[in-house]
Amino acid sequence: MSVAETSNERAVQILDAAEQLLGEKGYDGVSIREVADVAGVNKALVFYYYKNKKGLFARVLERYYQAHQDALAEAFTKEEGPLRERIHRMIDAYLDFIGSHQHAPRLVQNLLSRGDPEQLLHIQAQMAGLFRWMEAALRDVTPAEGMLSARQFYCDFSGLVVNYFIFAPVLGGLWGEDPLSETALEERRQHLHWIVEALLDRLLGGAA
Amino acid sequence: MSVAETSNERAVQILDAAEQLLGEKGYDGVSIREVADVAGVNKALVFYYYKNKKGLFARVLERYYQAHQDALAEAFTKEEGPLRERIHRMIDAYLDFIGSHQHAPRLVQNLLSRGDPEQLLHIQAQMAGLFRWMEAALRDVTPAEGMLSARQFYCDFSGLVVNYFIFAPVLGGLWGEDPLSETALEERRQHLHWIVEALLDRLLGGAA
DNA sequence: GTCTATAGGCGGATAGAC
DNA sequence: GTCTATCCGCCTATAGAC
Repeated sequence: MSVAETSNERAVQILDAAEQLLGEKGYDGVSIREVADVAGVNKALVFYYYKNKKGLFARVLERYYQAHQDALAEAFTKEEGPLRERIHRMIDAYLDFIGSHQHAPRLVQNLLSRGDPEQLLHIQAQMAGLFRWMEAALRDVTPAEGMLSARQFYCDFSGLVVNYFIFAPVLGGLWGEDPLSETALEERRQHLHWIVEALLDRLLGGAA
Repeated sequence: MSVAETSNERAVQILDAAEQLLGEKGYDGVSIREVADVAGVNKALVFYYYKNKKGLFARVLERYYQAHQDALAEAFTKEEGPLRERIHRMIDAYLDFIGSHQHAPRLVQNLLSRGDPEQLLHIQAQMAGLFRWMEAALRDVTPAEGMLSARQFYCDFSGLVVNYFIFAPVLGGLWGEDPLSETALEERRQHLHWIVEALLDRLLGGAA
């Protein structure tokens, strides 16, 4: 039942197609027929492997969050070093991951915007790992409660990174430049590092 | 054709119902039948006033962005004062507006996540006013280009405020506290003001 | 495991009476 | 302006042959 056990070739093709389409057109905008066509398999086979539409996209979500968490955790934990540096590495990893999975944030936001209680619970369960982990990572810099607690900064990081990609398609027309071009992404990266410095300075008063 | 001219009573009822439902269930999750039922009118009347589904929700978007921009502009422009104070007032206005239109950000994100080119262009057109205005408001604090330009901070503010509300339904379960309660919202407000101070300090070096 | 065929329902949209 | 009645297409899901 777990993602790792979904090893059959066709089953993975279906999952890949579902993830791509879900990011592009949203849950209600994608039909099983479409998923099957893109995956190059028959429609009925999708039901055979994933029971129903919800089951299919639940798996997509699980696979995505697992990869996401792995990416951040590796960047933060891997090489030891001053906390400040590790946070910067985490930001880079976050940007890189979303940059190479640009449909991912759209996918999550779309599921959120549908307001299905069952799916909300599922997203919550998937996010929990990431959130607990981030809380632990920031334990030494932030107080346990109040307006400077880790949970506030979790919302911040998430919003600062994700929002940029979510709005990229419309921002392009306003800027006259593609927000997803290499140079634009590099500018955003520098901006985020600048912000991290500003926040840490105020939080730590210039100390490590 | 404009929003202001949509003065007929029934037409407004339909628009209200559409806005609410769109925020709750997303574009593809709402049927015209549902809108008509909530509005207390006949299904065919929706088509009479708004031609088709896209037309209906295009109007919803226009009305929302108009109100949004008005709210921010009033807070920023109204009372003169140091730029720093005006920015803080703008943050407050942003939070207050979204707080009293909580379905609004979900509505926009949902339309974004559908990837319909026609709707993307429409969102872009509606956002343009807000964006140009924000650029002008920050003209004295930010350079015209580069990683500290106004467009970067526009993404920041937008993400910091909007993301909190978008994820509120899932955050509640992780925190064991409702992120939309008065005390939680007040904590978020203080956090955002703290961030603004941190950013302005670094940007201006403690001046103005 | 993989396919064909089809059931059964709901959605957007229109025609036309009042 | 407002309603009733209805068309037509697409969607999820299942039955059953191979």
